[in-house]
Amino acid sequence: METGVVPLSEIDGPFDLQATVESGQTYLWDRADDGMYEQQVAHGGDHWYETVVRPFAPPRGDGDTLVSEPTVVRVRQVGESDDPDARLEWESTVDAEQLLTHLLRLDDDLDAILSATPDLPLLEEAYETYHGMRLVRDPPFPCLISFICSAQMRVARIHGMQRRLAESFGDPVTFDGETYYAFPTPEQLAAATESELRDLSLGYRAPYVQRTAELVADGEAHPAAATDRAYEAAREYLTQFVGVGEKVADCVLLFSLGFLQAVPLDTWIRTAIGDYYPNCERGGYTETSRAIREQFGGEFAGYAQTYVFYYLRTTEQ
DNA sequence: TATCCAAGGTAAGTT
DNA sequence: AACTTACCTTGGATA
Repeated sequence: METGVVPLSEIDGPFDLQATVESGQTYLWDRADDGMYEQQVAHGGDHWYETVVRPFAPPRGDGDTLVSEPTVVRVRQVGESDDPDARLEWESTVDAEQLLTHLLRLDDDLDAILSATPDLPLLEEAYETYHGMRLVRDPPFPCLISFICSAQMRVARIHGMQRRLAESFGDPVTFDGETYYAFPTPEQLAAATESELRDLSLGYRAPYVQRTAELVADGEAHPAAATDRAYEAAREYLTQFVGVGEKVADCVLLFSLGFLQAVPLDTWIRTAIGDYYPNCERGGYTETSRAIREQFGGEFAGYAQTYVFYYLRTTEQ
């Protein structure tokens, strides 16, 4: 086992691990002692979080594959990021510093990003409440599948689905005396039957997951291929997958492929538009999306969206 | 104890 | 193209 420490003083801007991985942008990290996130934890709590990462090509060609085989990564935050001794501690089968930097966007200059968004009261409030929350960079295929599963589903339950998919169809990985399961490959999920997937409580999403996995396994399309396109064309490309509409496509663009301007129009953001920015309500998804993206300053509008989503979801019960 | 309801929407069928 | 409707499942609310 390799271990390491990333002093938070070395990264640009604040960081809050708990808010980053539990804010509903990723369903691929588990709390080591409570994978389902059933207990509320204190802000920036010092829990260990863990995930299993398969080899994948980072979007935008920044570097080769980050890992060469399924790899367990475990990380916790010690101290709040204002504390000079605050740090990230990690344990893994390999040197995981680059991998963590990629997955948790430690290379973002968070202060610069947030100050490049407009001075709106709702944003200021959310930025303050979840100070240090960053976006994530999930691996593309697991991100795609997890957001197909997210349709009409509570955040807390989506985790359980991903865990059951991994335990039922993914490869086992031994680490630190325990058995973990990698997220299934497209081939592994394509070989699953609808009935097997329904047994994991996927409901009507079961055939979507199977058919999407088949498209990827057969080489007809791959979510990472959207990266080469302009934003709206990339979103259109992703909707060819079964169970993927504009909203889920925006989530993959934002939480995996680095399109920080993407603003997924979910129920919470639609509520925010109605309550705070009614002039952005334009009927159709494309037009409303353009309007709220402009309202949130364009380039980093997705950062603002994710803060607003988590803030509203946790303050309006 | 029994119903009802809504949850990070999408696909398929009508105008 | 815009507008309905059905869809699995389940924890929590309501009767």
